Amino acid sequence: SKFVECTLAQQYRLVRADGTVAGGPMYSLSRGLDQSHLSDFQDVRPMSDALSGAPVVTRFAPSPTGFLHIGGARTALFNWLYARGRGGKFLLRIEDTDRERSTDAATQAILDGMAWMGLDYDGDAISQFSRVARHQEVAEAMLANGHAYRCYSTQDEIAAFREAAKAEGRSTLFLSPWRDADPSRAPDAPYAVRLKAPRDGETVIDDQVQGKVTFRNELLDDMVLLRSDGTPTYMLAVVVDDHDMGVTHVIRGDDHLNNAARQTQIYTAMNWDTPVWAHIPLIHGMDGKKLSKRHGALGVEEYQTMGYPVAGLRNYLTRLGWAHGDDEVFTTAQALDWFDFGGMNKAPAKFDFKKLESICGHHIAAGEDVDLVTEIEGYLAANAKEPLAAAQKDGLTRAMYCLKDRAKTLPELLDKAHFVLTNRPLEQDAKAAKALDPVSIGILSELTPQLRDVSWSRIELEVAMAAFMEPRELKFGKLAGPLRAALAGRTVTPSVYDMMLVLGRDETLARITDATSQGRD
RNA sequence: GGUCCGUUCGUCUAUCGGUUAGGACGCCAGGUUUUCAACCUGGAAAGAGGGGUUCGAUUCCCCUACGGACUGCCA
Repeated sequence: SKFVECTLAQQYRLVRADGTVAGGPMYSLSRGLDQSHLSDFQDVRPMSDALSGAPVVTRFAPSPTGFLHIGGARTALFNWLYARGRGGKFLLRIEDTDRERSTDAATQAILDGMAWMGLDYDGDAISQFSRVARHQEVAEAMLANGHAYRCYSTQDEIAAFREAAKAEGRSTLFLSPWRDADPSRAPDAPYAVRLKAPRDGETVIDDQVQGKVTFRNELLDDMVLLRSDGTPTYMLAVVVDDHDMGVTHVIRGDDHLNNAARQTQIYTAMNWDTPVWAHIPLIHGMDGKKLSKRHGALGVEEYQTMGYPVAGLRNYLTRLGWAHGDDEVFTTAQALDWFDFGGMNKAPAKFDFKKLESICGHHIAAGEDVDLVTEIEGYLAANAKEPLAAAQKDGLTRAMYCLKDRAKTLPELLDKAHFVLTNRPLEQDAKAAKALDPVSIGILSELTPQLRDVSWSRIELEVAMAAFMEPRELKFGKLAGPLRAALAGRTVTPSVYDMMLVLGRDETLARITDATSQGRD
């Protein structure tokens, strides 16, 4: 696509012609910005112009070390909701700087998870690793402007320092002897670049969720920016990337609240504007402990495998730690409209499958028949089950009206749809076989001819049934059991009238005939 | 240990100084019914503890208790 280069003060970034922030090619900026570079582009506009239509930019920045777990999905969801609800941009950055633990499979799992959740992002996913040159460049800039220094202390020296500090009961925060050392005395040895953090005063985080949080600077150490092997640390990388990507709102788990203070020091050192912070509470398990696998900290794809409809999961996750008055069940459009930090809670929330199911039940009931069928196909695929045949898909769609307000999950829906998914001759389960006793078979045999000429509508069927039962002094319950068995091969089914209507006259009569003749054999 | 954050029914939450503290999930009891559900009605169920401030605190402040995060040349 076509890109426009924009500059503003000391900031520069790539913005598409339509005003959206570009993703992929960001790393090219690490080469610096000069006139020859600029000439490659068609026009140059101030960034404020380019972004005027889209003031909000959020991002989701997972590290690809595993699947996209439910907590991460919720963080992504909140970022998405906040940006999309305001016509802003939602970006994705893969924090793959830890080469040991990052895998392509994990990246793919994150992408798949977000796709399933319906969380679309602008531009391309950015690889943090691809931007190391830019991170190093910023570290150099900080060295040059006096906000960072080269630290030659070895790991052993640092460990010894900490031990001594601990023994003496002092703070174990490392105080590097190189902070104020004369650079000419520097040895020819590997060094780490550390931030020359302010020793006094305080750093204040004005958080949208947590409020004003104050940290005394003496408690924040001179964090490492560049490791002795020249690679950037997470602290440096996030700040540089968020800044370069034009992120205006950092929405993330509150386990990062402390980090916000340290990151603020980097923003300050570079004379960059800090983003708006919003540190949201984490999800806990039912026992109040941090979420683990047994609590539902599964990959989002597990939820698809379990058969929760996405709309329900999205609704549930949005409602976890956030509220809009007493609204419990809402659409994504409403969430987009309502979502704000004001409704955010500060305490961690516990994951409750029962409530998830209940919310999902409402979404299934409100879903469009064809959409539900599509979602069921996804569920089947996720479970590596046989896909629906064309006729099954058709039958399922026709049956949906009488199934959807009775199911809470997709497998439940599928189970209730059993009657329309199986083919003749039906397999009878034990209870159904028992229901087809000789007396019942006799009744069904008599019923068959009566149904042959009925106009196939619910009302006409009810009339015909009543006419059949009355002279025989039969109660409907007596007739319904055998009919269920004949029509579905089961005793637990949707309403018999609904089944007859969905199946149609021919199939209904054929199934009843199957059952009666089977009984005679 | 230090710093920071948190604490309303079992769970998710409403309340933004004055309410019989509301709703939802779950649970219990009825009802409806054509099986299972769904649905309808009703019920039990909460401000961690202690001090202040105030005419009045769930709400504002402090202390304690309990939980959590951070305290790395991990992210």
